[in-house]
Order: sequence, then C-alpha cells, then structure tokens
Amino acid sequence: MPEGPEVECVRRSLKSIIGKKLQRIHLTELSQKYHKYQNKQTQFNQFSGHQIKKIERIGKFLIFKFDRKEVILNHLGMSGNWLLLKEKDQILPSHSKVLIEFETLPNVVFYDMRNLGQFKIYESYNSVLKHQPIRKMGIDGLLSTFPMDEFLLRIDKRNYANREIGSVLLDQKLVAGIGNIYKSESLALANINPTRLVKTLKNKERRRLGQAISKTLHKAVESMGSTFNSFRTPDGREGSAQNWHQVYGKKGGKCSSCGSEIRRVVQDKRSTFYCPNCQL
DNA sequence: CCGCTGGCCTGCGAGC
DNA sequence: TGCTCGCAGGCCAGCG
Repeated sequence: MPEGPEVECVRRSLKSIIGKKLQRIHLTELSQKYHKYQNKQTQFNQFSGHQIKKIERIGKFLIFKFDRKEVILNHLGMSGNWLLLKEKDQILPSHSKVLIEFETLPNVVFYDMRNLGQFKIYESYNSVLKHQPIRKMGIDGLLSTFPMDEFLLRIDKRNYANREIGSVLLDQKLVAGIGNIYKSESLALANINPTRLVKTLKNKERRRLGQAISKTLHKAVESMGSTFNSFRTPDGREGSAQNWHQVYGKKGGKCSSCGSEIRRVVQDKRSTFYCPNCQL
C-alpha cells in the first residue's frame, strides 16, 4: 500500500489530531508479539497529557513530534495504515497495534496486517535523524522543486553504474519515497527500459527520469494515492492513482500508446512492469 | 563501504 | 473442497 505519496496522504489526513491533548497511547496485545514494536507500554505512558505538535514525513517514515523532546518514528511497512475513529467505542480494525486516545474525538488507531511496520520512541528529534535509514535518505521525491543537479550527482555514484535502473530506483538513498508502483510508472513516463544499466543512461535520459519521478509522485499525491485492495486515507477516502497507471499490474495488457503487450520482469525479487516498445 | 540472499509477516487468489 | 504456490504498495541483518 504505502509509498511516499500514500504516506504523505496519510500524514495530511492525520492533521486533525494535531494539537489535541492525549489521554494515552495504548499498545494492543498483538503489538507486543512483534519485535518491530519494540517499546513497552510503560514507555508510552510518558505521552499522556501531552500534545502532538507536528507530524512530519521523511521518505516513507512519519515522525510524531510532541510538546516534549521524545518523538515517535512510524513506518507503515507493506500493510500499515491509520484510521480516524470518529465515534465512541468504535470497533477497531483487525490487526490493530496502537490506539491513541484524546480528550475529545476523533481517536486514531494504527493497524498493520503483516506486522512489517514500526512504531518506536526516540529520545529526541536529533536522535531520530541519526537513525540509520533516515540519516542516509536520499532526495525527497516530493519536494516541490525537484533538485535535478543533486539527482544527477547521486545517480552517477559508482555503485549504481552496473545496476539495472529498475532496481536502483527502489534504493531510498537515491530518491526517497519511490516504491514498487511508482518505480514502474516513472520509468514508463520517461520511456526508459527498467533493465537498462545506469551507466548506459545518457544525460538526457537521466534528466527525463528525474522529471518523470517528480511528476509521478506529485500526481499520485493529488490522486490521494493508489488504492488496490483497501488503501484509504485515515479519514476514509480512496485513492484514484491506479486509474492512470500505465504499466503497473498490467502484465499481458496493451500499452495505451502503442498497443504492445506490457511485460513483467523480476528485479531484486520485486515485479517491474514496462512496455517493451515504448521503453528503450 | 558494496551487492546479494534470506528473512520478517499475513492473506488472497489461481491452479491443481 | 482443500491444498500448495506465488505474490503483495517495504525494509533489514548477515555474509563474503
């Protein structure tokens, strides 16, 4: 479900809990089972009576900031999501892991079927920035102005030269926020074959790719993300980005611009979809 | 530091 | 109907 654009939509939808006074952050029994939800309930008790001041997004991570120095780092993994609970005693979704209750409704719950998400306390904002994946995070693909020069510098690093671009695009150290869908879609928009080695990409193609990434991610946010099975924003809205996908999930279908059959290849154990005729 | 492999999890649908 | 398999929007640890 969640790539950078979906995480951004979740973040925006959670704005309705900013500034509200917390009663408690409650871990469900389920969450105690999984090592990725490391902190104990008692460590969350310190947040009772405090306010969420801000929710930031860095790549695919969300960072909850409070009126105290500790922060919470949240990752949705493959299946995590938040839901606003607008009614008292509303039934929680299955696989609920974290329930946050306020003095006034709505409350909010984090649920995560596959348990690949995270919800972790850090002692300060600075310490979370030192946290490994965040410290090394690349360009934010959702910056309003895509930093093309930096993109060209980063993609030119030696370790990418002999790798396939389809695989490199999933590396959050290059552009943060791209996931498996928007990887395929960005390459389709740029007319670049995912199996091309980075070193064979001409400067013009690299620029085209950078533009395509930025355009694709922004368009996805405007569409409220992609909804395949059940992704919704926390306030219940479905995304519509899937309606303009050119290639993702369309193996065997026809390319809308040339009619060729869309192919699927596996790169780094992830599917990549492309049009063999349009993407050279 | 790098790239590669396997692992972490649950659920769903296709095919037998 | 039930089984197995592959697959799913992500990432990390461990190895050489």
